[in-house]
Amino acid sequence: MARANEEAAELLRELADLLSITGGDAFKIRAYEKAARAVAGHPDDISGLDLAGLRAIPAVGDAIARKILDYTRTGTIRQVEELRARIPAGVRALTAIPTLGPKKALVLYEELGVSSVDELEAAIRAGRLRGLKGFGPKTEENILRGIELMRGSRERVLLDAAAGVADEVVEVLSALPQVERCAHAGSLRRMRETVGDVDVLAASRDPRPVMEAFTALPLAAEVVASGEKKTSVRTAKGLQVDLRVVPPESWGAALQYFTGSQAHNIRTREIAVKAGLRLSEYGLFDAESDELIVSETEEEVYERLGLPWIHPALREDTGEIEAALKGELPRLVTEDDLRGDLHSHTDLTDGVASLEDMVAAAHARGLEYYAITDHAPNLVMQRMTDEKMLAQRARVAELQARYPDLALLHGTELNIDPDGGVDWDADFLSGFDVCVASIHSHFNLDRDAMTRRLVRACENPRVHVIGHPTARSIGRRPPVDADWDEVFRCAARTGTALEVDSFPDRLDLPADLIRRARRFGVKFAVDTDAHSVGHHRNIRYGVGTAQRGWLTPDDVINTWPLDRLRAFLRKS
DNA sequence: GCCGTTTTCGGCCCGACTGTTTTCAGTCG
Repeated sequence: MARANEEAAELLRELADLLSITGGDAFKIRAYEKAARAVAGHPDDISGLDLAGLRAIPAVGDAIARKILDYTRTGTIRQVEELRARIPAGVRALTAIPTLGPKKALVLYEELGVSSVDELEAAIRAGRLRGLKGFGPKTEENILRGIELMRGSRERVLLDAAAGVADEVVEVLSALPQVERCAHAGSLRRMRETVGDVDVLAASRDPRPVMEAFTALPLAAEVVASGEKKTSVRTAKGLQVDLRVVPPESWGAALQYFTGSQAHNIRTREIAVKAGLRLSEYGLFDAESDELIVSETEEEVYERLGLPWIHPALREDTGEIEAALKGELPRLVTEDDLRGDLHSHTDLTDGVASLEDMVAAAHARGLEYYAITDHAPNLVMQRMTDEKMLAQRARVAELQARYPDLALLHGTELNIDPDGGVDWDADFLSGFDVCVASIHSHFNLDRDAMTRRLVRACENPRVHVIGHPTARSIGRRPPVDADWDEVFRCAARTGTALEVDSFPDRLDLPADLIRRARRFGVKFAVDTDAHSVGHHRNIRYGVGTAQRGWLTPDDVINTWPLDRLRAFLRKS
């Protein structure tokens, strides 16, 4: 992804933050935030754009286009530098403390000279906030707690952790007699790769017992806020869970609203305003008469706004509104579309389940074909040998007789060495039905070397799928650095699929790169990379990531019938 | 600062909760 876009977007975000601290015009601040999102999500590298090209980006006008040019020429934006000189970076950092926003941060800086989180903590403990206007004892307490939470590296959690909490809450609340409907919303419903807060929505005419059941849940270690309509708790691990209770007739509008994203909601509400309507979590209303128009289902809400229903995975204001208005929304791939899985492991290498159990699990998923792809010898710790691999192939062939409706493919997951070569010679490789090739080491090559490495792997006629292409580990290891456009061009040209790995800490390719790669005509394989029977369930996260990348069934080779897949694997 | 088949000026999404405040500002999503 164009690094310049991300850097420019970050500078615009910083500009917005600094202006909000210095009390800048709120609409101007919003304009910068909006432009930052647009730049970050823009498909073209902004460093190659001139003034007119920049202005063609939605939400970027003349002033911001010039600021971006300032960045591409000098590496920074002059106004940002000027504001940095006035507002120390530590003051902006204060706003990262929950419950402490720009206004309070500025007061703390101007009145007490506080310009870092550490200084703030010391000031509170020294009693220096006493008597400061707007800062009562509760505020002090909340700030201290906020600092503690932040230091406890309370970060966004992985999808599976959030889904586990959400599933539990929804299950318990759904069983209450007062609850008519209950579901999770928020970034989890949108399948963002990490989740900051879990949002749960319930429809009920009698909210009080619902709120009480919620705060009484064993996972609710602490009640953060509680009201008639909204209650928030925090789990022992620090994950916040918000419950909103709405009247049943508001369900659709509420689900739409609480699913977000915020940027998407702003767009839908703008469309409402322009149509003389008002959209809130309670429904779509006539702005004049306040008369309720629709609210029961999301479909009705979108329809009345002149839009088709938009899949939650697309709701990021990165072009889905425009596509919807033009009737050009993609028909997104779903779990039901998947006929096969092309990446899995057994206890022959680092999997924990037997070949028989993994195949049985694939069969239980209703798959039509399933590839076993254990690790290859160059990942030395896996102790793979030619003999072991050939013996496994024989066992797969035997097992096939027991599964007439599940085609078993014998494959392997090769290691892409630093030069782009892989395990085994072409002759041995030709014995596999499918070869996934992945980076498992030497993550720090420079961009040119990494690009050459991936390109050479794609050019190998025996390599069908590049496994977890960026090799990132969310929260632990950054993606490798490569010229992804170059890699995508090569993958498309050579007929090499890129994997969407469903592991919650991988989700690799990430959605933004998927969307970009698709523009080059790249094909994808949405796989579990399962190392155990339970890992098969992770497929929903891979599918969610593919959906966030706007993939259709035709983009995904393992939705294809087996004969079409086999033709693709010939790479001719 | 952006944007416009009603506009080049005057709008810009909307509501809940908290805390400190006697009527509302700040924060959050």
